[in-house]
Amino acid sequence: MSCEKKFRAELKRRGLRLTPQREAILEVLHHAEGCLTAEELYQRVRAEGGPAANSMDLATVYRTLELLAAIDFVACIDTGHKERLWEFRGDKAPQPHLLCRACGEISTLSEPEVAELTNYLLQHHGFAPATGQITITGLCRRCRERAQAE
Amino acid sequence: MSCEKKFRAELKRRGLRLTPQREAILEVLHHAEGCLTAEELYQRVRAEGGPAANSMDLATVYRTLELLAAIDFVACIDTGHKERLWEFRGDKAPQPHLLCRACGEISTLSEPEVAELTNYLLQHHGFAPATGQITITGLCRRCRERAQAE
DNA sequence: GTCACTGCAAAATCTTTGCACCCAT
DNA sequence: ATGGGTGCAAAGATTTTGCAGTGAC
Repeated sequence: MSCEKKFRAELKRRGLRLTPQREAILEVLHHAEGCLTAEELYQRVRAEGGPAANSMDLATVYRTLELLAAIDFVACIDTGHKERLWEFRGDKAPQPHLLCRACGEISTLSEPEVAELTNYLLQHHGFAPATGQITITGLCRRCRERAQAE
Repeated sequence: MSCEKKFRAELKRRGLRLTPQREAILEVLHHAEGCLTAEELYQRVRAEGGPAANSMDLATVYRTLELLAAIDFVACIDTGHKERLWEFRGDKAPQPHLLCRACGEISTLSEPEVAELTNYLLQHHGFAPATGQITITGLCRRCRERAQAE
């Protein structure tokens, strides 16, 4: 089932409506590479020129992102400073993000070790990690080596 | 070495100074149970009545928390909504936090499976997770069961 | 026809920053 | 005596909310 159809189905299941705004936002997220801020997303929808382009509002972007995150269509990456970043997930497996607190670089991680951990959490703690909502802060290789050199 | 001594040493190593404000903030964090917001921390320092109590400023709290997080004395938990939470770490092993996005409950996790994952990240990605800076968002057992029941 | 959703604008928060003075070293 | 640190106040920035009108179902 396509991403859009899934979205439509999920909305229906919840008694919610598919609006041009929601379509446009999902669309932009879907085709974006990497992470976007709410503001960037907003700008792109306006630039796109679709049906919702002219009336789109930032508040709507926030409301829609909240919705998309709740149903795990997008991942939210919290950098801890300034704004949050949003990323389309679709059917991808859970992909935690590695956020370097020195240079801000973000990379994704899709490896069996992660699945092991999330399974463990579910089995032993009954805790279901939101797929893709895991952010691990730390130092990337480059910054770590630079720090050690000093 | 006590926590305070370690703090003093770390500051010295970086050419920084140990002020009454920094002492007071570390003190409150040290004896707090669980997480505090910057505001709560600020209020407690004022209530404490120590040397720095009367002159303490919120801006100083933020600046100090930033410092403490940079040297891994405190963990920062980003709830993704509203304010950040801060928690004293001291010598505790890395303790990721499980944040329930439905009820907001936060629990800590100190188990071998976590160490395995962090080791894996270091070995395979050169990425050094900030000890205790990992936040895993998801649904706790209670909220998950409630969601399934619906 | 309903009621969810949106746009608009204003508000609310949390955080950050500039600057002059102060004090830890 | 140095220059890092603080208080104060103001600004910044992101995110949220109220409300009336609109349109998806």
